Amino acid sequence: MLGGSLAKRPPCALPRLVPVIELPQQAVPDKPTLDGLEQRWDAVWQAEGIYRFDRTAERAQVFSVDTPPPTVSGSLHMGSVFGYVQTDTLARYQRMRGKAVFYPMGWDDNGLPTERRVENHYGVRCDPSLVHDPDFVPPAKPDPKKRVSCSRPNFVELCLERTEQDEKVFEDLWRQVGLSVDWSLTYVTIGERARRTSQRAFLRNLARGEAYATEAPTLWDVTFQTAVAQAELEDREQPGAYHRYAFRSTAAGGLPVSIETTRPELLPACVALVAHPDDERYQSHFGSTVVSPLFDVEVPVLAHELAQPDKGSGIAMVCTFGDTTDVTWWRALDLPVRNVLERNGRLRAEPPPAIVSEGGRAAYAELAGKTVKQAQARIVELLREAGELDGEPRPITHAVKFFEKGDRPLEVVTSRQWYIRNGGRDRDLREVLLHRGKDLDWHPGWMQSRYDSWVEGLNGDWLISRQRFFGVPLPLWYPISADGSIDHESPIVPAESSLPIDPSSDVPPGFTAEQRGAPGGFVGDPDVMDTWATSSLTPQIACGWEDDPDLFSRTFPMDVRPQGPEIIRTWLFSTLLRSHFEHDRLPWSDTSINGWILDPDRKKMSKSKGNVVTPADVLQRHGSDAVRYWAACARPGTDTALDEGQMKVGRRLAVKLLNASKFALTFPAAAPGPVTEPVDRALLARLAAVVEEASSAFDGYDYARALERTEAFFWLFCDDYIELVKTRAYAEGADDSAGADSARRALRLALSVLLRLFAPVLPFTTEEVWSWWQRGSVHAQSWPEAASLRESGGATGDPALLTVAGEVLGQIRKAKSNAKVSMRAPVARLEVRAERDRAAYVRQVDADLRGAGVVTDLVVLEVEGNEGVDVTLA
RNA sequence: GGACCCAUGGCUCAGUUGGUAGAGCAGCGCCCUUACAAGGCGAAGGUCGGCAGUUCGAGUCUGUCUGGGUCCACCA
Repeated sequence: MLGGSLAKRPPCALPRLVPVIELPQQAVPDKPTLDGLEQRWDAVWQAEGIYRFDRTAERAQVFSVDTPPPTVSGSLHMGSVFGYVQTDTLARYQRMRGKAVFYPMGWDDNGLPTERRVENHYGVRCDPSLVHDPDFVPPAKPDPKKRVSCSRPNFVELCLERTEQDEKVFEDLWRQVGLSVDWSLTYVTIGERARRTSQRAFLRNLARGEAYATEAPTLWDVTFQTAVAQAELEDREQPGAYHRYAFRSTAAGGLPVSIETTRPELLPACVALVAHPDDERYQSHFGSTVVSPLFDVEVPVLAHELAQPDKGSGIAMVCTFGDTTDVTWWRALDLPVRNVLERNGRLRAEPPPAIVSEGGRAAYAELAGKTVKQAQARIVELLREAGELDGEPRPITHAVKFFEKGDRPLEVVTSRQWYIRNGGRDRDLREVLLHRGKDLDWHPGWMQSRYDSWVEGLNGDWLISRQRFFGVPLPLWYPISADGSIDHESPIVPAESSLPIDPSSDVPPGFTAEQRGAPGGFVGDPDVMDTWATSSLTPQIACGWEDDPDLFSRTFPMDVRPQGPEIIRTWLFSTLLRSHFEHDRLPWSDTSINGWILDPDRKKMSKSKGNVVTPADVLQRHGSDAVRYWAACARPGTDTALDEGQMKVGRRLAVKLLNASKFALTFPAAAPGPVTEPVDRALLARLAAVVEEASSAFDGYDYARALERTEAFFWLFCDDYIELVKTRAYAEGADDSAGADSARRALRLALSVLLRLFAPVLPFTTEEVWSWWQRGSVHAQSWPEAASLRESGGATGDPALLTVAGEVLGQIRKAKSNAKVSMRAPVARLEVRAERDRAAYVRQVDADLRGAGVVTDLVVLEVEGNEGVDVTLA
């Protein structure tokens, strides 16, 4: 079995050597600015390869990210930026922890969205019956009403051309946002490697019996004319109506049976009536037959516990096929097939053979060729004219299944399709997959319930074949018998070494091209695979499964799958399934699920409302770090409002970081030595605690908490600490150079730590400041350690000292504010009253407080029962 | 029908083993202070959706109800 690297992981991993990279160093600017940082530092990072994956790192030293490949159709939206930034903060943290971060980007350019986009953009339509035209050029002016037909190879060429342009735009945006992706690892889901991986995995599924083909009723989109999978469904509330009419009993003296249906047009496809076995109203009918109105077809009345007595008249008309319940009954009760629907959504020309009466055939002729909607209108008229309609149709609203990308209700048609087993028909497999889900570490944990309910609700295997053009072809051919019939039971498979193949142009081993379509020859499978059949293999594609065993052993199974909650049922589940089959293990140890972006009025963002804010606009207005700040403030998995106010806060933070850093660096660096002043040591002690909190938050994938703690400390650092020590740090009085040195050492040490703590969220600002006074990239530095910080601080300070000093400072400000004087207004005498412990603290900070408050004399009075500090200015 | 998340000052949100609520934004007042005026400082503002429990004590645990959001199932 492949991928045993984790089990063989050495018990104690050696620290990874991080190369020292020289970056351009610059002086502290007079007027620091955020403008232009994105372009400047992105260029440097790319040139220096700051985020390049170290291929020599052992698995234990690697942190590998199964980045979601964004669908390359149109533009990225704020929701993408939101989730990707959150993941990037985690990647940056791990990199600073010394991990070799494997962080590729993929583009999902495979599938329907691209097809649709290309059709619209170029004004073309794919016609698979055409041969490749090497000179084909799309119309200069696309006409949406008159699309030009082109061959499948030509169409695919256009798809590739279009997506290449889109991918460039996407990469530029991601780089502007500062994703620390290794762009040399980029893959595309329609690329050769992805197709090879996808086809190889499918062939192995086939060989092991995990993939199979069968002719069965499937959900069918009549617009796209393709089968769709359970995972691609969504319910939509639609207006409908109950139509009531009766079937005549064939028993002597038997009573008619009234049914109510929303699909009267399927009456000619009726194969049975079904009621609940306990329903007393129909006891006498069970086992008997009835005859349909208009069509005179005799159908049985049967019992099944799925029938609901309280719905309609309590007895259902089973047709082939009105919905998935019909399919269930049809299977369970072994009913015949009477198809009336074509794949294009119209009723077929010929009536089902069961309709034999002259009247029945005449009635059907009225419906033939009509769309479902037209047929329904006509049959209601026919029923009414025949006096069969019992009352008028009763309007209702009910949920109807749609393909999530479609705009007409799904129909059920019988067709031959490929499936991959997923536990939908196999209780044991389902249990195994549920256990796999439990072994995965979910962030946040409650997201696992979505996975569980999906797996528990599976009602069929995974339908992977699609009757489309732009996708990974099923790598199969079928033999053609001497009589010209296709033998679907004995597919011809290619050798793995020949992958990827396109069966519509490649020839199977042992055949010649001339034999295509001929008796005794072969025919290629015309279908492509569902886009998820390829996307479910992103770990294998990105990590180089079979193609690059060395890389694979260093990166797989991956560490984390970040993704949105809406694709747990598709992407997460199917990836887990494929890995289970192929590697008998989880594809990653952890998954982090991000939340939704909501409008300011708390509705999910949607394009149709016209309130979409584009990432480019927002980044332009606020700057990348500000937008990242907004994304990183949102708790993992929590839905968040799109709040530009929060971005302004982020921008203010970044500007403050520039200014505070600039100020701290105006003091010359002191010679190496201890931090001696109590308030300086108190600051470092506090900072050490912040480092511990931020580290454990990041370890638990909680970037938001790490940021919150760091930010809170930073404002205290600016508002209280810097204010307190700046007078001393200036060292205007030469008599206290030791105090100045202590402050200068603490300032630089704290700044160094703060920049590293902020680096995952504010990569541009921190890099800018780092370049003013340090060598290399801040993003290649090691994450701060609380222990070494405490050692550097010379001793463990007392954090309470800083709290008390801050309180006094606050009281001084309050008094000055109340007196409506400037904060720089001099104070001749300051009286501080506090109980003994606090008074002792105040005395230790006496000089700093006088400096910060511009106070000449500070008098400390010990008083009893004072919970805080009181000050009086004179 | 089953499940999950959310409900804290006007707005956006913190509140990690239960001990009588915090921040930012907006509004208000002050300060053009030698890091920062697209800034700084300060004051004010909520009893934590309702009800009932557990507890000496609950925003923080239990039950229930209400109102949002979401997932799954059903959909004759």
